[in-house]
Amino acid sequence: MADMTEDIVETTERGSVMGRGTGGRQKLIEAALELASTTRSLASLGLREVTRCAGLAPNAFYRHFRDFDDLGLAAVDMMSSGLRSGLRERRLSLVRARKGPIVSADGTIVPSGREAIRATVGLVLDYVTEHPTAYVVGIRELNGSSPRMRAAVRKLLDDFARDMVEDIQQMLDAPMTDAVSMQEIGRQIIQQMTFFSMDYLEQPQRRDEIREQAERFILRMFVGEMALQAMAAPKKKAAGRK
Amino acid sequence: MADMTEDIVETTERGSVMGRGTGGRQKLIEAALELASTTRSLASLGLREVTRCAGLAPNAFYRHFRDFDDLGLAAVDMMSSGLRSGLRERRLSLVRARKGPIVSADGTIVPSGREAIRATVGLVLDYVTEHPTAYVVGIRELNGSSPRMRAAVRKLLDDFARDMVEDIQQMLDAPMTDAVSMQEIGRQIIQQMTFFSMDYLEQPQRRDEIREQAERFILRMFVGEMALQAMAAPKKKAAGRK
DNA sequence: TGTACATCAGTGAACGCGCGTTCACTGATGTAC
DNA sequence: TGTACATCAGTGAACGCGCGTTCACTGATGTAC
Repeated sequence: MADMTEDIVETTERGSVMGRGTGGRQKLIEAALELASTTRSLASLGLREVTRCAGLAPNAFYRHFRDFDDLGLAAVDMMSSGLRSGLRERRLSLVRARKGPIVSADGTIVPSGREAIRATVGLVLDYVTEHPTAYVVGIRELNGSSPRMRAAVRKLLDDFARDMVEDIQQMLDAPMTDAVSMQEIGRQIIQQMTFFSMDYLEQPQRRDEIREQAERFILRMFVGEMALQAMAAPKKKAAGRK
Repeated sequence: MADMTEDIVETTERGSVMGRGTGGRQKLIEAALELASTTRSLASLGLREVTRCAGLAPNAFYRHFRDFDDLGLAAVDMMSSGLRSGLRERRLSLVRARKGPIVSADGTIVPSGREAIRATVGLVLDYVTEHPTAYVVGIRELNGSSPRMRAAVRKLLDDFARDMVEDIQQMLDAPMTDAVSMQEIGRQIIQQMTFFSMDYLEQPQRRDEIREQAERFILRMFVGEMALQAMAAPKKKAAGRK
């Protein structure tokens, strides 16, 4: 499990910090993530437990962090840049590959739109499967004990949503709906994906089914939004008040 | 906060057990829920911490539970019957009050359908606001540390979904879609409601907005499903393979 | 109805242990002159 | 280029404390005869 986080860590290491010391800060974060992912929540970890796992003396902890909240926030920071850029990068190849609507003007699904959704869902689920440690801990802290931690993870999810919406807009010729609604839908999709991806990790034998469920969910959201738009637009004209 | 759980507890107390002792078991569960809701996750609580809060000697814990997992499962059990029957009861008055479709055959929303959704959302959010302790702890354990605990909370959410779907079916003249899809949609709505209700509890100033978002979400799901059904049905006829 | 016994929820005292935190110290790396 | 000093990441030893758990005990309630 430890190796799962390593690549994320590497891309996050700021060169300016490295070179001095042996990277005990990273070791502590890694240790905390590993312990939390396999056993319990970050809040229930012990200082000695983490330093022991990192191969350091207990008091070395204070060289890098004031307390456990501090370490938690640093961990989210680290995950943030790693996960976000990783996902984004993969999605870019998708965006470049296709362009066009997902749901056509008459409300039916464009086949290539269905394909785009399938590819996006696959991309997220694959990414989660490759980085389960960071992911599981993040989700766990989403409703966890520390308010600061919760806020940080929620912001991260919102950033994911923003990224995704931006990419989707680039794939479309014309906007599917107004920007505010699109953002709202994006956030709801990302939130629902937390359930899908936890299921996906925990129940490997049901993966195909979960994948399809996720695809249907997104489709339902998009088609539903289009239908609602279609319903609202003519009404406005008919009952247009001055 | 302690009083928030009391009514749930009372309805759950089995008369056969009461009368002997002073209900130390209930006191321990209440204490654990209260501590967990205001501070941390169940897993991070200490035995002495809980017994102290319950006004008992530390070793009294072992009279009722083998370990902390044991207490957690008992707590979920308790919440389960309380929350479920509470929600169900309120929803029944809704079901009796209205009957008819939510989305009509041509895909537009029936006004009274919109009203039913509004009422249902309000009902859930109000209930959550009245019982935040049990609710917050439950959500926290949803992705928490103990696998047994997670399974129990997930089952509880699934039960909620089943209840809701059953009630919705009763409100409709004709089924909106097949039973399997309906169950899937119900589960997704309940899952999304965990996000909405946590936001609702944490951000009192945004409550109206959150309420409307939840309503829109459900509407989008229903309308989307109807549109998908409409899309699939004629296609089958036109391209009927036989 | 009374008596003897079993069960049950609770207690106080005591145990050894691992915890978080502090202290003064070390040696390596970076920086100023 | 050399030298003096500052900074930084790490260490070992020690502290007092609260933890989970055990033990033998108590008194109230339920049960058999």
